Amino acid sequence: MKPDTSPTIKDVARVAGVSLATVSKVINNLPVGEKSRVKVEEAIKTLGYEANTFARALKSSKTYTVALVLPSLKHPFFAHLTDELTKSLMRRGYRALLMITNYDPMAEEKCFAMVRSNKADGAIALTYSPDLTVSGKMPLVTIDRHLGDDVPCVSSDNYRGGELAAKKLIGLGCRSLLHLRVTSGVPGEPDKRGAGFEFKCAAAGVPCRTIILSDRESDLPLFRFVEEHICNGQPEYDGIFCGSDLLACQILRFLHEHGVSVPEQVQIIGYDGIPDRMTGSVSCSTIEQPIAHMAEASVDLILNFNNTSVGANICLPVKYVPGGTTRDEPQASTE
Amino acid sequence: MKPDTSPTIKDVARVAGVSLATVSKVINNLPVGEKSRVKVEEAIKTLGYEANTFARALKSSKTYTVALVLPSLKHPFFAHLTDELTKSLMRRGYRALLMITNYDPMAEEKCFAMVRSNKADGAIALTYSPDLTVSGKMPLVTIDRHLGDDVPCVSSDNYRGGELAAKKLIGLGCRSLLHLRVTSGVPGEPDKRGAGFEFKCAAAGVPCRTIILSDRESDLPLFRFVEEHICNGQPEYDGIFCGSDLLACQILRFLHEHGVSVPEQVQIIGYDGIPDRMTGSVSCSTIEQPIAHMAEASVDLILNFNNTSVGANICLPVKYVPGGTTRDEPQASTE
DNA sequence: TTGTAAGCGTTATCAC
DNA sequence: GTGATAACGCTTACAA
Repeated sequence: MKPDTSPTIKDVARVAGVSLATVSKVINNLPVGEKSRVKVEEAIKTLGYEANTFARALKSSKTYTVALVLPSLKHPFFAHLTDELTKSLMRRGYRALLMITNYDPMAEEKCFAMVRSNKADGAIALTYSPDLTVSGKMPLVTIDRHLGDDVPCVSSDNYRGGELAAKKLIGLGCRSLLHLRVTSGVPGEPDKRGAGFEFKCAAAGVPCRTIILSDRESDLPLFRFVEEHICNGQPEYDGIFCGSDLLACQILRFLHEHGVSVPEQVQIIGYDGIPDRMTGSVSCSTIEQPIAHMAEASVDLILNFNNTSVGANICLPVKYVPGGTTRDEPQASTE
Repeated sequence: MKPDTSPTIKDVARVAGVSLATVSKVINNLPVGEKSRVKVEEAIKTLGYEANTFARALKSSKTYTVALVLPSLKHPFFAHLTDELTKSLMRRGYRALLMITNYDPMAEEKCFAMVRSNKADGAIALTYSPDLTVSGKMPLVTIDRHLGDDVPCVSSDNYRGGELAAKKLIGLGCRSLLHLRVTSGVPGEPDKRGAGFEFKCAAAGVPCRTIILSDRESDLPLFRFVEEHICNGQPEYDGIFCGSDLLACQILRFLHEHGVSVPEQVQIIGYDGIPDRMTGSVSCSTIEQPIAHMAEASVDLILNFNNTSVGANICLPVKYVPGGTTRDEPQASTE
């Protein structure tokens, strides 16, 4: 007679008049006589029984928990990704254990240690550790970072994204391009955007310059550069490809404030394509990452870790979306 | 001899040459002989032992897990809040179980059911359920929503925030104010901003109009309104208080595109005060919510649920931060 | 088909 | 101070 504690499999068995094993079988969809099944299901409903995740995990080493390891939730891309990952996990009856590492390799190491000692079924990580030791065959899927041939990696098609941006800008009349990007200092899949961008520029014979800023650095030098080369008199660059929509919007606003009109004088394309919460459309012309799709793919990989061909690198298609900062139609809609 | 499974308390006991009980005592900081303690600690280090959360939770009903129940991570305020909550929990050795409800009351109900059947030590929730049944004495802390006298609620000082915004705008010369806000239809603490804003306006004899948009609604009517009343000829309103920085930035950009100069013709103040990731400063003049402080307070409340005077409503101070969309100094710095 | 019983890794209550 | 030992709620051979 435990008064205020939640009902256990034992209570269900007692109420249904069957044994523990039978209840367990019903719960786990194992073959059970029709009569017992009904009785057990009724008892479960009556008592409001819910399986204790911890007991189950202890016995079967199935935790129904996946760790989500991210550096921060302060960048919209990370936030949206986490949103989709969590929903995807919940849809499949899994729980999301969120861990924020704050770009700290030590913290990342700790998270993985926790996963490794079977406190989670696996981890989906967006890591910035320069030299991460991926020990053992712990189920791990990375996003935007290829860690080794035995660790599947999911990313958007960054190279193609870079190409697409260059192609669009050039097609829309740009004759001098700038590629602006913030990096963490740690190599990752997004680096490929630059390659794709430059390749297309070279192929079209359009000059292009790349500026990479460090993550921690102040943006002052960047804005100074933009001021000098774009804002005074005749802009030196008439097309800018930015590493994120966030950056694109900043540049956009900066140009506005300096009287440079977008997209008339300068056209801008960002990266990410996160729709604005209110308008439902993007806040600038952009290369859209299939975030929901990436989340789904990551969860698929983690949950079928052993069945799947491990080492698969999943590279999902990106899409160009006009958003008012380029001289094409803002939307592909009927308008 | 379990080869690839992580070491247990049993392994530690064997290596250290003591009993299970002794190891447990060392782990839990219970009185133990100096010699044993040292031996056990060495064994733990050698084996890389880490306590199994699940076994511990099963036995002691302490899960060291707090559920974070949020409608979405797609709004920067929610994302930043989750970021801070998670970090605060991790700092104290707790784990964050993230649940995204997508504004769905059924999903919220499910999350709470899970917490109730002791799968977590408590929940911190930002809920939009119109009629949430807070059953039992499950440790629950809400954010921005007062659910009942037995549920502690943490929020920023919304009323004061509204007052502050009005006071600033009026002090900076505005003579006709507009309050723009998006609501979910569910009453909550943020509603108080309007009251504070209107109170100050009335006190100063400055006319003010409030427009509240539904969450799901398209923003079209809003922009149409802004276009009609602000963008053509002499703006009818020369000061706008927005429900979030996101909204403020949209309005800002919309005005820019219509040739209305900010802050010269119209001044704007947002709400949230989330610093831009790159610049480290806010993207518009704003009322800053103490997000980290709110997270810390929520975690404090949850972890000391029974010790604390339950029902406490914690209302944390907000701050006005100039950010370029008002006619005052953009920063309080030395510059 | 169903029930019995062992054990997952801990903690806690006892004797020693 | 230390060490057996019985739970915690569940899964899973194995027995009936």
